[in-house]
Amino acid sequence: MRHLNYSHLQYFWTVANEGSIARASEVLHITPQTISGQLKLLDEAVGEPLFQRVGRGLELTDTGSLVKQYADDIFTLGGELAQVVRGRQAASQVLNVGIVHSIAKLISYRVLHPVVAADSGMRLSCVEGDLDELLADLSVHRLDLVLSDRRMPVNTSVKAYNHSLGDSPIALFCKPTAIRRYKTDFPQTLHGAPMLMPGRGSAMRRELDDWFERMKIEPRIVAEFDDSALLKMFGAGDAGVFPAPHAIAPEIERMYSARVIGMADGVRETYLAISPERRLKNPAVLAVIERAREQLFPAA
DNA sequence: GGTACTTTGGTACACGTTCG
DNA sequence: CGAACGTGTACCAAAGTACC
Repeated sequence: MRHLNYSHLQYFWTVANEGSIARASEVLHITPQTISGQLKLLDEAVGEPLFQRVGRGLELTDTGSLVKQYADDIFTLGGELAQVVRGRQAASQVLNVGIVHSIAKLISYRVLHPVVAADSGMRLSCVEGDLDELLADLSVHRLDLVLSDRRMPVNTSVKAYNHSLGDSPIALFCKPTAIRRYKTDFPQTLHGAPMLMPGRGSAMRRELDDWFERMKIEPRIVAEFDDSALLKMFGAGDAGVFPAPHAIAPEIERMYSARVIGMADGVRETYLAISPERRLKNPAVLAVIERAREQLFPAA
């Protein structure tokens, strides 16, 4: 491919966003002829047409769609560059974080609370969702970082990296009134016990299913939850035994009036921060990743 | 055929580089 | 330092294309 310049790409990007050269010319305050000419030069630089005429308008070709994805990245970076050059503290003052539903809120809190420390100057914006949804948002820059309990799928097209934050063994909890019933011959006492389980998409669920199978225990699953907070609320309501990371056991015992019955030996929940490499240049993202382990396990 | 839009050809200007 | 030259970008006018 021959060289291309920022102006060619900006005209292309505006036309792609506006849907026609005429509307792009109004946005850019440049005559349509000029834009048309520059698009032709960009076609030549790329070696393939980027638009195809459909009626009176233009539609992106497959190559055009690919170039548009790169242009999105380039102009997002361009905006960040302008901010950095203007002397901002960070490329973005808002840290947009996606959190997988199944991660305990207390874990998320431990990882993220340094971001909103009094002197950080950052504003935190959190959304929850499925990993696939969050990775899609990450790919179009709506998110800077995703907190997940499992690695990115191997076949995903998202250009990002898994950063290990640490892990925690999994404990099983119940109401204090039921602790004697389950504690004595744990874990065999869980056989037939009412159990609240994470949703089938979560990593903890798969680990627990394997553990029950190894222990030859068949609990009576009374409910499944994608949302970890809702699972604990049902546990607090004495709906059944529930699993949670042992790293936050004191908080769970205090907030949900629950007690640890015992550990699910060998079952661990892993925590990962998923982020594009260039986002690591954002000090807030870097701080989250670098400080996560001490925040997750302060006693360790 | 009128309208809206894109494409093509010609031309002008600004800017950077080269050379005397 | 200034002229000559090349390159990139802008404009206008006119032609081509598609829709209503």
